[in-house]
Amino acid sequence: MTQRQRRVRDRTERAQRIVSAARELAEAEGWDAVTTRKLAALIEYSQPVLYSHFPGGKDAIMAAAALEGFAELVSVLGTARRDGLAGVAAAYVEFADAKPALYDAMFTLASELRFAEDDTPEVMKANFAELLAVIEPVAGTQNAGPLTEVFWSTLHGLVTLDRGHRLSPAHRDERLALVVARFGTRGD
Amino acid sequence: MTQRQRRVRDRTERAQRIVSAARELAEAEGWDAVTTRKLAALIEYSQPVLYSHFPGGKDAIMAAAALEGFAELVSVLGTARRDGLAGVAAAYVEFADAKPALYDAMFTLASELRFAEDDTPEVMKANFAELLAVIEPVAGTQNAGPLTEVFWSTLHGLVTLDRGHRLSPAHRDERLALVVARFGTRGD
DNA sequence: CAGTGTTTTCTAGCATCGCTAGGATTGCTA
DNA sequence: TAGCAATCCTAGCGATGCTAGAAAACACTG
Repeated sequence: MTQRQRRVRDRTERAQRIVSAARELAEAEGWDAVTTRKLAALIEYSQPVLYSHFPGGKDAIMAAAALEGFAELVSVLGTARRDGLAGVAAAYVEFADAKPALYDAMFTLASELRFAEDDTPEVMKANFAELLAVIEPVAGTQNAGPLTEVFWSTLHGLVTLDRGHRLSPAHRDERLALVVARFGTRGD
Repeated sequence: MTQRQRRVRDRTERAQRIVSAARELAEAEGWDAVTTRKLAALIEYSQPVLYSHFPGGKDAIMAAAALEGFAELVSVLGTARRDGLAGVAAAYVEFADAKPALYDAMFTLASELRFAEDDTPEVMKANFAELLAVIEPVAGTQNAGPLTEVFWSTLHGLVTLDRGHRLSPAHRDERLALVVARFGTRGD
């Protein structure tokens, strides 16, 4: 039965190549430039092969990329946690800045994936847990969960508004410092 | 020359009908459902007429809708200012909640419009000014401009993450209260 | 080894999208 | 009324996501 095993291994490898190709292309030219035809050409197969791996089509491929992104982000935040809330905040925006297309797939697009529900992937909950870990010490009498959501919203808002050229480029660092000033101390 | 006047008036009226139809359709079925063919059918003209009004095509129509949204938002925030920072924050998320497609056009889509640049429309600056007005009293030694950007990012993040089902629906009000708690007092 | 059946893959095509060229129609002017 | 100018529509282009059905490759059995 090693033949079976090899075949499934080949399949998973090819699925991975699809997602990787999608990510590279999206990061280079944006998700609009990621078409099923280009992806098929990149992996050197025909279009229908994509749908045999991802029946949901392009959306499913983006969702798969988003899941990879969540795994990478949780790793980044885990490392940054030793630098406290300031470190986590900086690491978050740095991640979004380094991989903008991936960040879009994770949060702006990919409406399939849902938070705070039964079928929420563990890796997405893990991201929230990382943020919660640095918020809890400064929550005081405030509810740590909702406060983490607000903190997260601030970071997410900074990222997305900055990307849309809505914020002054000169004050990027100052904004991060203000986030720390407003969230980094106990609020009672 | 009243004929000329009537003709230009008819043209502006028709342009308005295009934008209104786009907004209604987007609010009902999302911007993906807003196609040039449907818009043409709604205003009872053919497709090319749309391009005579908006050479930029669909993007330009969305930008026009976004500009209307900015005007409406600045009005909403102006009214809410008497209720201070808490009132403005609540009014902001309420606006985004009541007109989600319009909000998307204003901030998520419509990359044509840029903030903090020379050609930024006045109505967009006015929105920032409204937020600045309620932040200035609580800025303390902090820079009011960047602090307003952070405050704004928080509101924007709350809106967008909530829309993507990323936040717990049960804590909506509590999150707003926490925003007020973190931004509503002087930070030195 | 030949033949059969299953699985995998590709070719070809559908419906729809944004957008536009060129002709037809309309309305104004002289 | 003839000619001109502005306006509008028909028809079509290229590209999109996606899929049905034929073709090829593979695995297994007698």
